[in-house]
Amino acid sequence: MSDASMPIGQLARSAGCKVQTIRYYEQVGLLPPPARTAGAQRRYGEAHQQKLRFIRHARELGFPLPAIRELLALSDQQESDCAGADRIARRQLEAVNRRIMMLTSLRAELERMLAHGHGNRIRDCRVIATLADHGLCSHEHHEAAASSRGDGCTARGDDEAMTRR
Amino acid sequence: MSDASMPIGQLARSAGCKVQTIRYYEQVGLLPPPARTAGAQRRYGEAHQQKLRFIRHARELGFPLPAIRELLALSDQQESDCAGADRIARRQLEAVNRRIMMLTSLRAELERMLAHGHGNRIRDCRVIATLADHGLCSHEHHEAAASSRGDGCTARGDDEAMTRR
DNA sequence: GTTGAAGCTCCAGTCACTGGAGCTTTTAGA
DNA sequence: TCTAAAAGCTCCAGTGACTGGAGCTTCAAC
Repeated sequence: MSDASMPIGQLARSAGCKVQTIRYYEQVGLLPPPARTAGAQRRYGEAHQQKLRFIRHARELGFPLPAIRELLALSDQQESDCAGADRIARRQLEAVNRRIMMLTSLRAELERMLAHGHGNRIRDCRVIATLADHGLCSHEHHEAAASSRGDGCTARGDDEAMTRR
Repeated sequence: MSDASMPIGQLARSAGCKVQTIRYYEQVGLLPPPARTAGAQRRYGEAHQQKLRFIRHARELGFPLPAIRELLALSDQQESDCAGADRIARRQLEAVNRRIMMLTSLRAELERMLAHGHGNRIRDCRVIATLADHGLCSHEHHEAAASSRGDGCTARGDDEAMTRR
């Protein structure tokens, strides 16, 4: 399974990500370039596997790549101070909290929009009316959903909600 | 203020967005091309202002542009059925709910990471250890933060959390 | 030796904007 | 009427974190 020379596909499966993602991490300097076979194929060992798992876990927690870069650098300096890592995690926690608050108020308004009985013609549709007139929604949710930052922001399709008509 | 020929900057201020954003909406067909002066500058009227406000409000609620396109088309057909708009809003509500659940479990793990007392050397740091070993976090939050889809995904900087080191 | 899976590089696309270069038009004041 | 600053214009490139494809080569099992 994990002797010292795993091909990229196997590493990808073991980390639960795509082959291209690994090559991308190498390209942007998150993963060090691995050894290559005579035919120039990548071969990975334990160290790479651990590093990749670290990265993927951090991504699942919403850390952006620059933060992960910092965390990786810190984890390589076993003797240095822990405060940096704490600070990064704390910032991320704040970002997550902000995001939850925004989404919660968005949910409230979406629910209000949907809760109102409606005629079955567009002209009486509460959803359309609410969107057209900000005054109809109870209050501010300005600058809400559109500002992510500090959470992952990919356009993958684990669920197909929206986008396709 | 809003006679029949507002320049783009004024429209942008009135909608709380950037000039470029308006031109972008026109480019992708969300806003119809406005009248132009002899010198080819855009001039907007009431109808544009309303449509732009509709778009911005929907964006704040996290609707992606393709969904907004649909909603705009619906709102132009005053006599047609309301079910479409309801369905779109309901999908968006589901997406928001999924997102909240994910973020809530992420928050829990970040809090656990931070709550543990830690030595002040990296080698004893709980944050780093947790990231390195998925087994240390109580359980699954797979496919969590990284999958947005259905909420806005911009990289604007209303807050500077993360990204800068 | 053959074949099919998996690998390679390079490039373009995603989403919803944002920023800049290098120009022209408008508008207010002198 | 002239001037200067502000605002407009078009076109293009960049953001984050991947993802997908074309067109090729290498590997591993039979």
